Amino acid sequence: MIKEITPKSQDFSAWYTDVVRKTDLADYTAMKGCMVIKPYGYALWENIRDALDRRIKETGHQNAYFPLFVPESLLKKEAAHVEGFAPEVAWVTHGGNDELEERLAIRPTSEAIICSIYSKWVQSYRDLPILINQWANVVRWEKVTRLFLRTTEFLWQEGHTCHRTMEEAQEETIKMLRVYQEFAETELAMPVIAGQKTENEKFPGALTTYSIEAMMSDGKALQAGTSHNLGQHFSKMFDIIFEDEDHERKHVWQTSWGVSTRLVGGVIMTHGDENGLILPPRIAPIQVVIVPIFKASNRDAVLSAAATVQSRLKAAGVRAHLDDRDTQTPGWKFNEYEMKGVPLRLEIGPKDIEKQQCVLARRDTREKIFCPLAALEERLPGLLAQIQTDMLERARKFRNDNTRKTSNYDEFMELIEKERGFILAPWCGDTEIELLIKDETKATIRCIPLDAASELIPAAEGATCIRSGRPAKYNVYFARAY
RNA sequence: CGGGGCGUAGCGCAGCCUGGUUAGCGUGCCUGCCUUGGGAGCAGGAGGCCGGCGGUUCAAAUCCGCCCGCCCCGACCA
Repeated sequence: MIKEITPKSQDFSAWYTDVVRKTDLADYTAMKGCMVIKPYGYALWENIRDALDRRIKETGHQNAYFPLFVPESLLKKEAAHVEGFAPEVAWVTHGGNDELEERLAIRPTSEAIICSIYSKWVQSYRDLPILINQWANVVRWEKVTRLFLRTTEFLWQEGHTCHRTMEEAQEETIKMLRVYQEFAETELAMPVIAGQKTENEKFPGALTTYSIEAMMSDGKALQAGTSHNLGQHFSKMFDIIFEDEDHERKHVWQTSWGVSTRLVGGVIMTHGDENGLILPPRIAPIQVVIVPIFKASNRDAVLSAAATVQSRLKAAGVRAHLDDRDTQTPGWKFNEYEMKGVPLRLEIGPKDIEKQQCVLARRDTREKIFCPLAALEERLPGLLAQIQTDMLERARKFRNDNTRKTSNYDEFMELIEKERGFILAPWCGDTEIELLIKDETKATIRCIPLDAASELIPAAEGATCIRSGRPAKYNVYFARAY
């Protein structure tokens, strides 16, 4: 069957949904707003998860697991926090047939439950820092859902740390933001802008929120990860207190940071094309698909050669899949694996075996390359690395080509409407002006970018805000967002 | 929550306006033959509470009412 994908240029949204469903990443379920992540999609998520988990551990964190339920009294302790999340919390009111004395929230995030536990763990400055991460599911009762991008239940990791000083917490916040950035660019081939969120956009209960912002190929922004400096807001409400070396009792300084299955949506929308997915080799469930081409007369010889190639590639550390089905034609398989975004296809038929070679076809460029069979181990890892690099550079070029600067509001409005993309523009720093711009253009401030030292960059002397005309504080990224 | 669209075979759809034999088409699935370097071909076969409930009628996939679900666009939203 020819699985038609709605052309990307015609209807990006329909294209996205078609790609997710037809490539077997995920599907809708009987539970509205919740998706089933199918094996191919879950394998992709596992690769993403493992690549990030490695980095989280390398930076000194340990994994743990905390309860799914949050008693209402705990969730309510931090006022801004509960106010921010109240509209999207799912509540458990009954245990069996009996109504509960206290409602239980299904975690929309775990600050409250984790802080209540940390208060027992922390006594002395010697207990600090606490550097813990958990991989979990959370529930947010969103009114509008999109596969991977915003689902009622989703999978994520959330890091929750406690520190002795404000400086140490800030250092941790930025460290993890930069881990996310390096991870997104290296593993997902997704270039991101690291920056600080405005007061209006920050996490409920945080002192400062930072994020990495990616540009999707329709020019809209996707918040791909966040890192929060929580200050002492939670430690004061949850009594996370330690006795310091100077004998004083002090509240800890905290951070939290997370990325979710939304990243899968980001990968799809960053790299995909008219033919479907294009997966970065480092996270692709299948890096190389081997398609044997045979007739009944030479079937055994070709399949045996193909199997040898597969075991050699596996031994070389390449995730190679051999599709030896004879129920589908080679042409059908070519199209199928292209749609599924497999970075490299390896064709091997009788003519190839005769010449001791095979055909390699790149998914990203559609280029075909002849390769001697003897050179596979030597060539393939490098070729996969090259595809990964090329994908990142291609995405970066797209992002840069669609990032524009202006200080003229009329031009700003026209760019947002006609070109989308990011617009770097001067802003006075007032929330009212931010909201006014959002109201007038649907564009939000994605972030205030950071310099190499992770400091905010002040606007040039004399620069004026694009909307208010008052002196500008920063040049900020505007975009319409998911 | 507002506006729009859609629920008929695993998937995608036609039929409905104008009620009437056994509800059809494509694809997928099963059997066999044949094929395999860009989504092959032939033959046979299985598969339906026509989203649910109620109403009108001699007769409802079709007309009417209510309900449920899903999708899209808004509004809302770390």
